[in-house]
Amino acid sequence: MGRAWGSEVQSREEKFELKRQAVLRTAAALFRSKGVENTALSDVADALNISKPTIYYYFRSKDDVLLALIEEAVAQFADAEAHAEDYPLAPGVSNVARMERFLRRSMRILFDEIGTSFPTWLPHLLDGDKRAQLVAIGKPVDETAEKILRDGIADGSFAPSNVTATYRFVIGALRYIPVWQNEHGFTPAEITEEFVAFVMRSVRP
Amino acid sequence: MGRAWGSEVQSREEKFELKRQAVLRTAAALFRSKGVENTALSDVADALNISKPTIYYYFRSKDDVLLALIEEAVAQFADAEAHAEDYPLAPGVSNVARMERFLRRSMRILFDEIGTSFPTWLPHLLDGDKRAQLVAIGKPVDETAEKILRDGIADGSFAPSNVTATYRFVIGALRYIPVWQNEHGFTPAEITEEFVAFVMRSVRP
Amino acid sequence: MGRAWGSEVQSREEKFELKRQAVLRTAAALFRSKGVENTALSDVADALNISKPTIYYYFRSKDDVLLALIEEAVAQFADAEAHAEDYPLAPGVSNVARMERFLRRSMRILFDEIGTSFPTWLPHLLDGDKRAQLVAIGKPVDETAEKILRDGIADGSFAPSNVTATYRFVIGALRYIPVWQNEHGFTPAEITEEFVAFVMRSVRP
Amino acid sequence: MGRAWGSEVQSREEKFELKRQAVLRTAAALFRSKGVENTALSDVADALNISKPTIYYYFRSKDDVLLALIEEAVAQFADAEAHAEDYPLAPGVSNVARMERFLRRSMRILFDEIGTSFPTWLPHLLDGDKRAQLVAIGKPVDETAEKILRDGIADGSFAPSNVTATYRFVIGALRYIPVWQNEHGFTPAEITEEFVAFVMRSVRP
DNA sequence: AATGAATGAGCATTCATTCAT
DNA sequence: AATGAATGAATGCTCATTCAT
Repeated sequence: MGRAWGSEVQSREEKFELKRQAVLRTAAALFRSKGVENTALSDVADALNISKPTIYYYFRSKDDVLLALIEEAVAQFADAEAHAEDYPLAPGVSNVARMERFLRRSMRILFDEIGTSFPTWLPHLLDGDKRAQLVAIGKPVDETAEKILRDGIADGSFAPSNVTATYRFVIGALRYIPVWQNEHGFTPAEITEEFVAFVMRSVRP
Repeated sequence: MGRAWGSEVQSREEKFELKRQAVLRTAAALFRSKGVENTALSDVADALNISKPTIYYYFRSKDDVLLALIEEAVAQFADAEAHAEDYPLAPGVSNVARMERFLRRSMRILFDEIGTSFPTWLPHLLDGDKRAQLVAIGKPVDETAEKILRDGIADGSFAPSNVTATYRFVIGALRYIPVWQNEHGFTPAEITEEFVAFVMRSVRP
Repeated sequence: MGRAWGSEVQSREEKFELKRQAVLRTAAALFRSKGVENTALSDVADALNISKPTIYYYFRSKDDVLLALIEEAVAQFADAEAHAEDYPLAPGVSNVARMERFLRRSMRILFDEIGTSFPTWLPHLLDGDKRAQLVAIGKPVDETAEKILRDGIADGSFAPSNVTATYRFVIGALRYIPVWQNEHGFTPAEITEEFVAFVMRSVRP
Repeated sequence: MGRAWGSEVQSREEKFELKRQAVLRTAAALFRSKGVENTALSDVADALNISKPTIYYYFRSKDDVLLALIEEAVAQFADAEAHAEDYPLAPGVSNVARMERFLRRSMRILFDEIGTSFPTWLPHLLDGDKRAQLVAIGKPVDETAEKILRDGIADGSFAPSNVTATYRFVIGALRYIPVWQNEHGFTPAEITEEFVAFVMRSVRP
């Protein structure tokens, strides 16, 4: 139907979304370096040169920012178009390759602005309501990984193990990476290779 | 020389140490379930039915409680006498067995009152001074593990890998366990077996 | 260019400044009657029927309130327009008259809301950083007085003396006035005359 | 009647008094350098290597320490035997000389351990009860000075002035000396001479 | 004569959140 | 769409004082 001014001028919705994303990315960066509880919304506002209440125009609460962060990360994970080369559920891909894709895709998001905030929030600390939301949001990722593991065990590509536990071990190792990465001067690529090798060695029979 | 009243009646020092331990264990339990930053010292005091300033009689600050927690865990780890069956550095033990001992010993401490607080503090969030202390306290554990890995790779028991990264992956997986353990109803023993298997599969050639 | 609504309706900045001043004056009054360390910011808030955090909207910290108090007093002292009749550095005024002006101007400020808090803070108690700020703020006043004394001694209007010491004696006598003033029922005008006479007798040859 | 052990061994009372004095002098030194309200009794105890409650064996309260400090200073002032050369009320001394003696004696005490704490407490900050005690304790000194001034004015040695105000100016100047003394590197002797000259010039007709 | 242990009361400061504009 | 102003609720920490021993 055409847009007034053409595509040069952003629509209200686009600008809104852009600003929302800016808050999100800034919050993630601060969460990463100071921790969620040690980051005040005023820190986020200051970093963006906006006022504190403005954040409330884009998010209902601080918890809401956190949840949105995770939603965003999961959306990136689930987007089959973007970075199709590591989309795990592409057809015609072996379970071994799927697992590798899962790991690489997770690492890519982890090293992203948004992903670096992962270590600083812990699902079990959220109160019941928020935790349920969180679990629901993360479910596609969890299910993808557990399915790959299950299928791989079934077809003999993987060593038998308790899938739930194995998946949590992997997630734990992954989530902890931003904590020590800087300290030891690894590049994302180096860590990715080490991590993939580490997990795949364990998972293979 | 014998003590008046025998060993039934505790000395002042014993009572002091007992109370200090009580604060420590209570703090750890609360840290575990609410997170370090969401646990006020008044929560700890309330749980013990003592007043808030009393905690300051046993610890200089909240940070000090945290550091003491880690010190205690490291001390348990380094105690060769206690649980000698999983003391990693016992003489005449192969590197494979040492690694297993390291994992089992770490798990035992992790499931302890004190260990369950691990996921809730993140080294990279502490300020320079405290972080240095923390690193110094944890050094014996880190060095033990990295030495075992290095030796095992050298003698062919383990697959070659970047030792630092591998160790951090293991620690990450470990530290994350209390977060999901309850949710999935695993017993400590079950998780321990799964975890040892998971890591050993990855580490062996 | 004129302001909407004329001068009746205050602008945001004016209201801000007015409220800041209210905090300052209230704090000064409380400092005077209870001492700086015995006055809690909540006392100030209560006296103004505002909440404690509101004070933090106008000042960064309690120390900041103190410093602002002194800045304000010095600003009053240095304002050549206001009360021009006792501005010490006006041209064509003899050193004797300048000294008298200095004393009268100081007394006027001392009897003001803000000045009465003087006795309750002691420069030598502030830590290095704040003390440096304090000294810097007060410098114009100190230099004015010492210059007048020096010039007066040079031109024979004043008896020779160590200028630094003499000035400190005067300041000490001055600062102590609010401590005993009420107790002895003197009016500001009476004390001013006595004080000017006391100092001028000492200073003249 | 003779004392057991002769005079070598101190009696209980002597030891008590000695320790009490130690607390007093230590408190005064700390009050001077950190201010009364910023000095905790635990600071005093630490400096003496004793425990906090021990102070309560020698003094009823912190206020009591303060009052004792002043009592001690007044006692030194009123002691006709000690430093008889500047005892103001010695017979056959002119009012001019008496005033000088008063000033020198006050300065001597001010530079003493106990006297240096003067600037840090302000009579008007004490609550009614304590203030009354304080005034009562200081009365001999006040009366001595005011009598000398009155007599001197009566016999023409001094210029007429309001005796109360003049005396307070002198005290204010005096009390402020420890605040700036160190900063400007004056020796006690130098300040004493400047101060006596400053006051005597003002007081003489 | 001295102290270990304990505590009530208080205090500066922070922060998520609200609301009128 | 954005913000200035305001606040309730915490929170870490300090300290004078007490008391049993």
